[in-house]
Amino acid sequence: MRSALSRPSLKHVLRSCSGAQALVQIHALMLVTGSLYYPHSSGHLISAYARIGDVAAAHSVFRTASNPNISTWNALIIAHSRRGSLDQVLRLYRLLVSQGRPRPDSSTFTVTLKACAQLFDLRSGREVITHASDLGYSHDVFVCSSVLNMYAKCGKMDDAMRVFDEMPKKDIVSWTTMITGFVNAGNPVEAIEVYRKMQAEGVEGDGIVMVGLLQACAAFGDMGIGQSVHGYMLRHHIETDVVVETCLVDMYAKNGFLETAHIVFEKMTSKNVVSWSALISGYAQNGFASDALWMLIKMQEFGLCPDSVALVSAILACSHIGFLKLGKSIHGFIMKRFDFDHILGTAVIDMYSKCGSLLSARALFNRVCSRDLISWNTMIASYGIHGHGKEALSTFLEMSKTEFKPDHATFASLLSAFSHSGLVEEGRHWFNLMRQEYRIGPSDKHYVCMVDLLARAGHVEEAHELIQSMPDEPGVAVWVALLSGCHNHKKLELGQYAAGKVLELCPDDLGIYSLVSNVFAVAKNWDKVVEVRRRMKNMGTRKVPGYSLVEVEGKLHAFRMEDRSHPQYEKIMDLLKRLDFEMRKLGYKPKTEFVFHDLDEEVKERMLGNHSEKLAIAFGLLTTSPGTRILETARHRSTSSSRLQQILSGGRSIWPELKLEHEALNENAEKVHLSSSSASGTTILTVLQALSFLVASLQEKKISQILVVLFLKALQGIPGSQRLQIRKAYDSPQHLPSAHACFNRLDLPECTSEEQLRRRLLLAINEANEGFGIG
DNA sequence: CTAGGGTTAG
Repeated sequence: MRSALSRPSLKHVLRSCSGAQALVQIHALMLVTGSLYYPHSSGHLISAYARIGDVAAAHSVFRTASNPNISTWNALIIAHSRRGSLDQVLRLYRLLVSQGRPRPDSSTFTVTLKACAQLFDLRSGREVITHASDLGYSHDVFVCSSVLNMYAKCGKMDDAMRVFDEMPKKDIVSWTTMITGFVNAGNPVEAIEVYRKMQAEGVEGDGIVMVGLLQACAAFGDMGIGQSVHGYMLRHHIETDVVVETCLVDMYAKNGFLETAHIVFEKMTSKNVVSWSALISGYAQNGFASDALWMLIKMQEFGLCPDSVALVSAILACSHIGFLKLGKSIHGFIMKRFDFDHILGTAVIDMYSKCGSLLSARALFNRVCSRDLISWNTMIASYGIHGHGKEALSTFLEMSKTEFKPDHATFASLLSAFSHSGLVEEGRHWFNLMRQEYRIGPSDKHYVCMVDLLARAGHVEEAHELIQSMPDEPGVAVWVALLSGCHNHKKLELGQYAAGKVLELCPDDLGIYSLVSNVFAVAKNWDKVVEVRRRMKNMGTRKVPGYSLVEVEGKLHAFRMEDRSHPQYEKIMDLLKRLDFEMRKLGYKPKTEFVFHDLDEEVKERMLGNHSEKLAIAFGLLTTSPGTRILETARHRSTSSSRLQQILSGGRSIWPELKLEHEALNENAEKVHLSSSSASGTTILTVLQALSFLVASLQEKKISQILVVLFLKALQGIPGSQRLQIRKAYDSPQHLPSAHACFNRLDLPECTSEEQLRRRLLLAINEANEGFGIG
């Protein structure tokens, strides 16, 4: 018996012990035979107790050890480290140090440093480092790697680099630590640089190095390097596992190479929730909402249940296409199955806001207890999107009373809220405060907001001066903001200048070109108009056709331009033709009609049908009752039109098991959502809300002439800078700044006269310069 | 030393 428990095999016996009962028996035997008092025995016993999760027993073994040696100490410290009791690790380490014996060894320092890293406790970390080097461990490769890791986790890459350079011998772990350290510090270039040095020293990378390297490539955004790393891995037969392969999928997906990501994903030998999520989030983040949702379905068919990370991507997809119904279902699902962490909460708040339900967003914001800076930013942005500048500001002030300090995104949201609400003075004020008090240097985004704010309010010269004061070369968005303001306020000279700047920068967006074209058209600069139209045509043939989606009663319907496949296509075209006819009877002439010379019936039908938003809106109007709000949401892309149709209008419930939760939530404020891949913006939101409520509040026949005017105006494909004009149309006072306000305005008694409305609307339309038939 | 998630414009 005694020989069976002699030291060489004791470790193995204890290790094979999986049950508490067996362990207690061996413990007793060790006490009786006295083998517990052999040098390493109590350490092994402590480890064994720790392995079955009995830390109390581990502690009692430790207490009974008369003179615990360092391996006994280490066993207990490691036990705490394993179960995440990091404070205990530090407590024991300090106790050990204060006693002055036994002498800590390499393992002691490694484990303690790891705890410091996990606690981001730089002070204790430095304490440990000093002690370790006093005891002569400053060249120990294990200790050094832990030091590197500790510095890296605490964001001290400078210190890590210094230690790393002084290491006489570097192993694969220390190289890896430096690479992942730089990646997590947001410095992929340095990470790649370290890898190059490692190669130069003849060290062959393994899978774990590749994980860091692939993350660096993903963050760096250069797929040339990424692909060469992938190729290297294949050529050198580097062993990959599910983690490495997931990194590959993620790298391709994050950078928009979704076909490649999908191929790599398909070839994976084993897939888990993380691998699926990498692909799903790739689709969602790149605007392929239906593909993201499709993969979510596939993942469930595969037998995996989505976790909170996968759901965040699904929520993101819902906000992109305005799929409120599914978004709400997922919200219900989360409430039942998960705790709301702050990321999940923020995603759902944002979803409600983007899907038009500001009240739900705020209600959830109030309920979610774990808020962070991004949650606050999201809430401020939500008010901004809905044109509630004052509320955005009061939310900002509310946030100022908390521990969170506003960052660049906070100010971007705040400034855009002012811009959407016409709060020019506030905009100027806070833009200055941002620079002077908060010491935040304005970025391109902030300039876009400010230029938009000023130009929208007619201060185009001031906006231009602001652009000229920019430290860096302004991006397209800045010029587009100026252009849009000039267009609205008929500032033709500056407008054409801005248009020229936009053309120089070659944006990849048809909607912007239509705005450019309109500005030249108003200025009667026909050569330019022809040139821009030509460029648009070239783009149009290269690009995948856009989609518009409309959600009716929780089901999404997809339309492509000139798409005749919809069962109700005839009815839709009838409505569009009728509207077009009524519109012209009112004296409406699109100003850029010269582009389409012969308006025979067939051409007209094409013009009406080649705008996917028109088809979607007409369908929405045909299938919903008057007074239904139609909301426009963000753009949508899809890798496959058949997939889109399958998901969106196949009559198939995307998530059957969620049905009950959805009904439990039952919030029936909105019915119809429109989303579109083309660039027309908030005009549609504004006008369609107006349209739908006009029908209700005037108790009209299905469609009146005014509605026709409004409707066609809604379909002009003008970028979303028309709010001011719409506002003018309702002759609303300055304190009604937003689309939302405009929409509310329609309920006011003075607007109940159809004649009054008609005059105002015609005025607005004559002032506007529409483009026509932009797909 | 190892993978996936939320905010910022028109």
